[in-house]
Amino acid sequence: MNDRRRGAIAGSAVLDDLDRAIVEALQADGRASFREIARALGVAEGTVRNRYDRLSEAGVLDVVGVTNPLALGFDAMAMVGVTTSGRPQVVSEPIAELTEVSYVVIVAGQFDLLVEVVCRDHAHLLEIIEQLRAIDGVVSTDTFVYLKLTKQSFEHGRLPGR
Amino acid sequence: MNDRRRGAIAGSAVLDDLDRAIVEALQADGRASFREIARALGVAEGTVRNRYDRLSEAGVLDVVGVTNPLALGFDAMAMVGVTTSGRPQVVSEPIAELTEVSYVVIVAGQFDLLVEVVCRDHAHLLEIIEQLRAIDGVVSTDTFVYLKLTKQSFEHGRLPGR
DNA sequence: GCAGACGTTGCGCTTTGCGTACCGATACCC
DNA sequence: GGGTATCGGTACGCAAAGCGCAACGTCTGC
Repeated sequence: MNDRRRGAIAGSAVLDDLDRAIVEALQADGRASFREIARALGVAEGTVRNRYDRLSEAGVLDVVGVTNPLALGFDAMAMVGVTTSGRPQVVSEPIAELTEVSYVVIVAGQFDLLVEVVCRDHAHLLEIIEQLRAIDGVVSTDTFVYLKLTKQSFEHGRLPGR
Repeated sequence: MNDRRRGAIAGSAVLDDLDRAIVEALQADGRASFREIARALGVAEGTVRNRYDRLSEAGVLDVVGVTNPLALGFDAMAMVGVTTSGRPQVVSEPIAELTEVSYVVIVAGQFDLLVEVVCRDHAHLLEIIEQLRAIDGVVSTDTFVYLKLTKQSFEHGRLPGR
């Protein structure tokens, strides 16, 4: 179902200490060599590679190049709070299909969904918001235009045990 | 100022077509070899490597392992809308220093800052929100607890020219 | 026209990725 | 208990990739 090449969306997963250590190593440096990670963890390179392949295949981990879109000419990013009438999960599906949508979360609170959009300019942003509002089940939207991205981190401290 | 290893936060940057193509290639696959990218773009491997080093050094691009924290045992993620009294930029700085804070944006709208936090459990989340509210310049917070992460993408379509 | 700076290229040396075969542990069945 | 199928880790060899360096071309300023 999930398109590999699109972040890491796994339902849930059981990782042992070695998996966690590999994930943490790659969060710190996505291009670290398997041999280097293996040396640091005291296992064979093939083991790290096997684990990596499995985690990657399971959608738990994805190594990607990340940027600050605002610095690369996408001059109109925004977080859009969406209120839905039907089940948020269902409404989120067509939303997630839009190329300009980079992040979708089902949340509890004032909104039902938070949707991050990345657009070239304000005209483009307006167009995408109109597309969002036209989607079945979308009752209203609330837009927070990004002025400046201050922090973007993918390391979350020591991964919790299970 | 910026800690390398923490996403990509560049003020602004001028990228030519080759830079953009390299960034796009790495957004699609962060572990693609420089030689492979070079072949696809019709340049030498060393060129891709030089460009990559420069982009990386400039904080424009960062290759990292990304996960879905909710699937890895972080059971309490949230987006926190923060209203500030002073300059949002200034208030954002101590916020960005918290390990549990993974994302900080200055926005226009109902809030001044959007802050994403990644916590082990609800008790941990409560603790972090209290820390946020104790920060100088934070007037109020509004919390959206994550129920499910549906999409997480780092490809934003063709990068705009400059 | 010349000198300096800068980015690209080609080349060798070292290191890594990857396929494969081997080995030990665990579980299952008769 | 013995046999055996499965699974993950390890060792190894080869092709490929990363990396440092020297050489080359281009552009700029004097």
